Amino acid sequence: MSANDLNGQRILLIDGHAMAFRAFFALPADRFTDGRGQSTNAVYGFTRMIFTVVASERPSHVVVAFDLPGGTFRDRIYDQYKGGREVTPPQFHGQIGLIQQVLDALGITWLTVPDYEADDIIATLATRARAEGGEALVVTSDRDAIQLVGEGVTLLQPVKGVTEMRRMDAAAVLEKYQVPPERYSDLAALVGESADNLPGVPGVGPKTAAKWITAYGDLDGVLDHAEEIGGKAGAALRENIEAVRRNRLMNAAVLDLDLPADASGFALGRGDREKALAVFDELAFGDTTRRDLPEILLADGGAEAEPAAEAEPDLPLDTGEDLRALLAAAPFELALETADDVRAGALLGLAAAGRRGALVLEQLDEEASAALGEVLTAAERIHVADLPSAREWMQAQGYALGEQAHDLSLEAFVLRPGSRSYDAESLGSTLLGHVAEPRPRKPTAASLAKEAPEVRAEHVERARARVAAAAAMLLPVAAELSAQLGDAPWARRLLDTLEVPLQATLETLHERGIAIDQGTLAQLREEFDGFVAQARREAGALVGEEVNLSSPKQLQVVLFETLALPKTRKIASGYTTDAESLVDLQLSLPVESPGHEFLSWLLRFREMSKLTGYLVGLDAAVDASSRVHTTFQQTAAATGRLASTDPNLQNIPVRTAEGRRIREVFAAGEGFESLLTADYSQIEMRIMAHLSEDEGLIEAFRSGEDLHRFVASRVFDVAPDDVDSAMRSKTKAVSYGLAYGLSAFGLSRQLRISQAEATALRDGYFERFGGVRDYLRSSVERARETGYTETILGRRRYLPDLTSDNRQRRENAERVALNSPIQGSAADIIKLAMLAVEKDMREAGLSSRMLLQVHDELVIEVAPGELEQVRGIVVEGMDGAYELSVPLEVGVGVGRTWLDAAH
DNA sequence: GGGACCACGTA
DNA sequence: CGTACGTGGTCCCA
Repeated sequence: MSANDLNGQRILLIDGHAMAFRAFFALPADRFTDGRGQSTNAVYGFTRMIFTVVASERPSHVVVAFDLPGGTFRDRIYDQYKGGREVTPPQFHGQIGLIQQVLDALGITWLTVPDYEADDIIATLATRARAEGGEALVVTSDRDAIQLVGEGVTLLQPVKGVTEMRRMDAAAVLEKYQVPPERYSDLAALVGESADNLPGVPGVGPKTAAKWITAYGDLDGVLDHAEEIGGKAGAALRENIEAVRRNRLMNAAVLDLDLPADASGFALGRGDREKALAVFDELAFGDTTRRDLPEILLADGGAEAEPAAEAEPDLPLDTGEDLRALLAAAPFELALETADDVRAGALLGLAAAGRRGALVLEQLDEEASAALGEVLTAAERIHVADLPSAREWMQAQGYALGEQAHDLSLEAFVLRPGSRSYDAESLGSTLLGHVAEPRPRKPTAASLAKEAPEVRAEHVERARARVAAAAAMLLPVAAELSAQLGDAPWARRLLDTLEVPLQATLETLHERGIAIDQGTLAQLREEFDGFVAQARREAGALVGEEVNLSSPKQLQVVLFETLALPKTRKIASGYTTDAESLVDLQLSLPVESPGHEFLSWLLRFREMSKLTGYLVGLDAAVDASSRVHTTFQQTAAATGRLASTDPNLQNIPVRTAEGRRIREVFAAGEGFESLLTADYSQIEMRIMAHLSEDEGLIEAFRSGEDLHRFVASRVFDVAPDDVDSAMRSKTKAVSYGLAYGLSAFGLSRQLRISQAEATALRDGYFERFGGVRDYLRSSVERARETGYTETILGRRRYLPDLTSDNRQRRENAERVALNSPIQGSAADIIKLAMLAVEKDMREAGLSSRMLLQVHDELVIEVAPGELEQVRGIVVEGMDGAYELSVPLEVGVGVGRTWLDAAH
């Protein structure tokens, strides 16, 4: 774009403040934050608006105009100008600066002019565009811009949110206001503009004003003939002539600001992709934003992002020949990244010794495939982001990952748990500050089918480049992690003694799976389906109208409008329909009233469809040998706990009798005679006793008395035998509540007692168990000083929010700090137990095997004749896992199914 | 198809 | 205004 005027060009002129405000109110401020407490809703909405308008209007130039703080010449003319506006919401603060950062990264010019408003900048540039034979598109919600509309100037007014615009050309203005655009300011002067605190003539609206202007030509004509205008409106006009003249003076845009004369400074296509993606990252914008970044804005004009400036570009690693060349370079460290591409299928990204590339595994010939096998064997070390899934993936492709394979996510997790993900992209971003290309959208089957071969090939090439780049990035990631571990012996130890060996065990658990009794599953499913259908039918009959009981939104209409029941607790989308509230609501209604009945069936529907969901999920997950193979995620929970996915077997119902029946479906498999479950009794409270060294609590565990009864007898100062069930359950709630950072408010809500009573209960507890109070206090204080909490094995959790100025964030971090050492130490202990049990069973040469872990419970599949030996190993492994100052007690149950194995 | 929200199961 | 998770449904957007 060499031209420095706007002849034949199309310039987009955006009112920065007006649109930022619009975005702010269109999107919820508390749902868009950068993770550090800064709201980004206006920034996000503004960015989306830019993307949408740029993509749909294809301008050649863009300018965003901002107001400056501190007023303009208009305030000197009229000191009430824009008075009476609400104060800027605190969450809006800082967002203009962030928008300007986004604009800088996108290469979009933004302007301010001291003493003038954004409107004036826009008016000047629109006028210039028109004069130079160009076209201006003005984007603003400010009506003052209507006066600019005409030949070559079109207004885009947001109608809904910030991305939906209405085009206002001269005809549209005339149609809407009954005056041409150049007379609009005359009309506005008569009508007034409340947003600017410019009152007009009372009783005169747009209709009357338009009629007068049409009759007398323009505002001067109207004022000249003010005496002739009859009626109340005429009198009002005569009384307000000064205000009208003032309004007209105020709303006239300035058309001749001194702005840069060279329009090439406003041209599009100067954006920096890397910088923009980095800014989006900072703002915690998602993939959608990264993906939708319009190429037209960027300096590289849609070309692939340049590879990082390296002295020597990597050699290729894409063919059998390349693989052979790599072998010659031995010894070498290899990095590996896998992907399933919609077009190419299994893609393997590899990087080593100054080479990088990607293989389409289905296209490898025998020769290349053999070379790959050799490379995998020859590598000294193989760095992978997620070893268990990579190993399984490679296995499915016919390749083995051996002992040299090395998991990077585990290291990153131990060093800093709590990240959302530890995939290659995230590791690169957190450890190297690398900004990844956004992933392309998944194409639909239809678009895939009609894709031209060359287009398809191009997509495959991009996918290969992505996976190769990811693999290449893992090498410096591995180096960085290794360096960090060198400075963190506590993390090294935790990895070597616990997490790395455990990873192998977890892979084994995944392979084993657990047997499903499909007959029982089918039977139960049929039974539960019947209950669901019945509940749906009965509930439907009571309200008459079609209602989806699974839709909280539709339920709100039925409950609070159709049935006009009392409102429940407020939530973002209206009023909650959660079970707790519905039960409360039901208690307030007469038995057998329609509302009461409906709620009964609704709750029944919820309960049974939840249970059915488990059965459906299990059914979908069973393999050909009737087993389900959950995956234990080792880096999912910041406390160090495991998580179970696909399917989640750590949340199988147990609380209600009907729910428990789902456990009948899990059974000892063929060749085994029973399931054995072993769980720690009150492990978290034991850890609390250990960590707090509270003498009373330690005594409670050593006495052998029921814990909650013992504690209650102290708290209520009665003999253990005189502890009633209410005392016991209240004490129990306090005990567990303390480990979660429960407040007196929360306690009172949970126990449905007054806040005063809750406070008294907690105080009484602390009086008898002062060590617990001291421990809880000091552990938070210590975490605030060091920045992290620690478990018994030295596992850290960093909590920067402990020193936040934001009360909500700080108090939340304090609760996390209270809980993490307790929950995390329990996780450490059962992990140690898992290693011991797995090792001891193997060494004893048993066929019995560990299958599941449910936080404080292990599930073992017992082979015929091995029960007593297994029981011994499991109990010994669990209670000997770690020595606390109180004993670890283990309960054991045995049965054909998981239900029968309860104890 | 992706993401947000709601609801709810477990320790 | 009690910690830690994962899943499935609906709804809205693209």
